[in-house]
Amino acid sequence: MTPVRRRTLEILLESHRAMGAYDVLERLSQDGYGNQPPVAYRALDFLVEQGLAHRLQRLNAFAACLSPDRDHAPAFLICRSCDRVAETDAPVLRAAFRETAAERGFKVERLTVEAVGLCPACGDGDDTGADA
Amino acid sequence: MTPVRRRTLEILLESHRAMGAYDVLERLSQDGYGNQPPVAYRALDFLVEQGLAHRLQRLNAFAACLSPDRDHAPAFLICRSCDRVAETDAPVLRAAFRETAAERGFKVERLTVEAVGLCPACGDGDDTGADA
DNA sequence: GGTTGACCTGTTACGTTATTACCTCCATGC
DNA sequence: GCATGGAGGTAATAACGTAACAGGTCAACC
Ligand SMILES: [Zn+2]
Ligand SMILES: [Zn+2]
Ligand SMILES: [Zn+2]
Ligand SMILES: [Zn+2]
Repeated sequence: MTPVRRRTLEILLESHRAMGAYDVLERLSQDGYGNQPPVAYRALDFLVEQGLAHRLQRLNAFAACLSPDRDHAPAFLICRSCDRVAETDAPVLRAAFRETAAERGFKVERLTVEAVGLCPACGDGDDTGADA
Repeated sequence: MTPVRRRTLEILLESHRAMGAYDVLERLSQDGYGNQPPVAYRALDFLVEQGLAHRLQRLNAFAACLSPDRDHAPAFLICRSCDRVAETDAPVLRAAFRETAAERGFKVERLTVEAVGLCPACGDGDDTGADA
């Protein structure tokens, strides 16, 4: 864990939401680090490899892992209204899927499970979202 | 269903694999249709909305649906070696996930399930893949 | 001490993917 | 005729991502 990487993780943690690589990069450069894309992508890729952050395919974005300590099988709930992302663990689901795939001869190495919908705050009778 | 949209679907069907929007666009323009990105993206978005095609988030690509007739809950098996994509139905998985999400107050509207790994052809003792 | 090699960071330049904005055409309904 | 709205064409640009190279640090090894 180096300064850039640590700072990158802090940025993700502070934001409490998914951030694009370029958003992270802007913060990093404000803090005196490099201002070119590879700086952010390298740090983010490292964090993802280490299980300290996750990549959200549907958003082209990254978010800090909420339980980096334990080995887990994350699934994501992405609110289309307020853009907030909830990380949840779905080990049973993943095991089941892995098995289904195995029946077809497919070896699953990485599994992406991402749901888009409405979070509790945004789904309770209003569609506008709580952007805060 | 209009000419561009129909042709777009044909292109996806003919290729038997996932295609990037720009690949589709190139074929469309060869056939005398527009050669600017929105032409392809609009047609592809339409097909996805209608359930005639799917979008593969991990590949930034699109593929024709293999069973567009029935309402289904697709999951994808993406081979990292030969890039082939298999579409499979996972209704149980999705129902279970929907329920898990509901417990947390989240309303799932769209669910992405994509696995990356090795297909039967590429996993049987070799890692090189059958690119054909 | 000097050299080597691994690893990290910075930068240039570029490639790929996706969207915004604006315009034309044409079918529909009045 | 004339609005209306969907569809497609085009230009321009935004957003996302990577390859390739240059320098710097540090520990290992001779
Ligand atoms: Zn996590
Ligand atoms: Zn919300
Ligand atoms: Zn399908
Ligand atoms: Zn394969």
